[in-house]
Amino acid sequence: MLCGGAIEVRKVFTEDTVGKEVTVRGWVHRVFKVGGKVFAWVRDPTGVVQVVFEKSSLPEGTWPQVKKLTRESSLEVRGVVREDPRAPGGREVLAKTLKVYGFSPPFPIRGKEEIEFLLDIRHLWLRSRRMTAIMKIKHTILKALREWLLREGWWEVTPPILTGSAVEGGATLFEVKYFDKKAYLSQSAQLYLEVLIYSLGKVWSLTPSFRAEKSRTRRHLSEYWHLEIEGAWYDMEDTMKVAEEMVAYAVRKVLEERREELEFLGRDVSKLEPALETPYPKITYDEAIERLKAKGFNIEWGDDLGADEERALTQDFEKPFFVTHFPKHIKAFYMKPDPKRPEVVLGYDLLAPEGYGEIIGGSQREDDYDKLLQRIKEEGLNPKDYEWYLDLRKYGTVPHSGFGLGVERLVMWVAGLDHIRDATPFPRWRGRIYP
RNA sequence: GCCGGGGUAGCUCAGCCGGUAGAGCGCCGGGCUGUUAACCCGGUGGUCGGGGGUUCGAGUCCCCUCCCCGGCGCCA
Repeated sequence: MLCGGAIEVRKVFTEDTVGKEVTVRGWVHRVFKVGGKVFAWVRDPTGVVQVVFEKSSLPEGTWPQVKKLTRESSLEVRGVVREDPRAPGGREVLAKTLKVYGFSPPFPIRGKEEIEFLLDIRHLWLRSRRMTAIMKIKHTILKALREWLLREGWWEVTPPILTGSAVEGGATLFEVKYFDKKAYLSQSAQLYLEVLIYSLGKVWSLTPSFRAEKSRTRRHLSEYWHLEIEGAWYDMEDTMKVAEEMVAYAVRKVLEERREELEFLGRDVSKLEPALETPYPKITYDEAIERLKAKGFNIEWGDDLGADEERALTQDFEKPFFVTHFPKHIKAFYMKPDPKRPEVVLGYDLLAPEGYGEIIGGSQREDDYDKLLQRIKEEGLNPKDYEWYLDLRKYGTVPHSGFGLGVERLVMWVAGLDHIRDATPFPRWRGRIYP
């Protein structure tokens, strides 16, 4: 029972309501006016039910309001549930009373609008069944990721969003005014998480991250939700295990709890099922290059993997897989070189299949003071900005590793979306900041 | 930043070799007692993204500019 004595629309169908009086509330999803009857499909967060209005069943004075009902008008109806094969879902509500909360002017979305228009009225588009399904899936993914981490004993911490310096390079930072100084919106909590492992051991955070890249791809947002973990005494392999177990758990939860939404989105769930099984395959960067050469790519050892290359690699796997041991020069300064092969780092990406590509990037961190300082200098960064970070290697350094997961990337793959913007209600990229 | 596509009615689009704009849907009015993207009849609807130029005349040709979409690089 909802507040005010109403029931969820779904319950009209799932509970023993036939012949009984119920109150439903929601928005008019569609309305048909036929002769002396009006059919309104009423939508709430749980479903859609057909409400039938007949003049003879309604109190004096209500009929003119019924005639004025429009799409997206909000209302409350008390009526009797009855079975009728002509009603969607086999049941409908014959209205006895109507309370209109707000009439709606003509709703601008009817189903064949262009993306540009839809993005401008995103605040209305979010009412669609498609966006609702995606947001429910995202909810379940976030819940599952949290559940897994809490169950495994990871501490949730709260790193800052306003930061004084870059994590990796300065070109992609959003600059903000900070009193009489400059500050930046965080693009990763990693450095702060590294601080916190010295007291808590295993930590994680879920925060927005910001990238000012002028990206124009279907896999980039300027603002996205970033799940990051960092563990003391975790080596690269240890965090890869965390990554695959956590992802597998999230996929399992979505398959258990969001079946209906996946179906509505047309997602082929058989493509997700292989991801339930861990461990995930692992290939080295060297092997990736070999595979790509065999596929006819013009690529040499030392080149970074581009979008086409990544997509081609995902064709070889039916579940997420790791690519490990990248050349040092294409990765961030904080990654620890492989002691056995100093030209590569102890870093990895987790790529989702079906062309989706990278959803996680992780590494073991450089834990030696001198080597880290040298890498900072090599990158042209100012060691002064990283003094506190370098201190971590001075005061009782410890081997440690971690990764960052792009929540919207994970949602995109699980839900089978063709653009990351739909994995978040109010996407920000390039110039888009409205609504 | 680079490459490609686009901006005409509220929406989706058409508009030829330059002659001051059309359709469908929506909306409004009327009709219809079971609609499922309802249907039928009538009506309504435009600074053709912005600026400049060529021309007797520009949605159409030329120049500049703004915005949007797709792709690349970068990344999660």
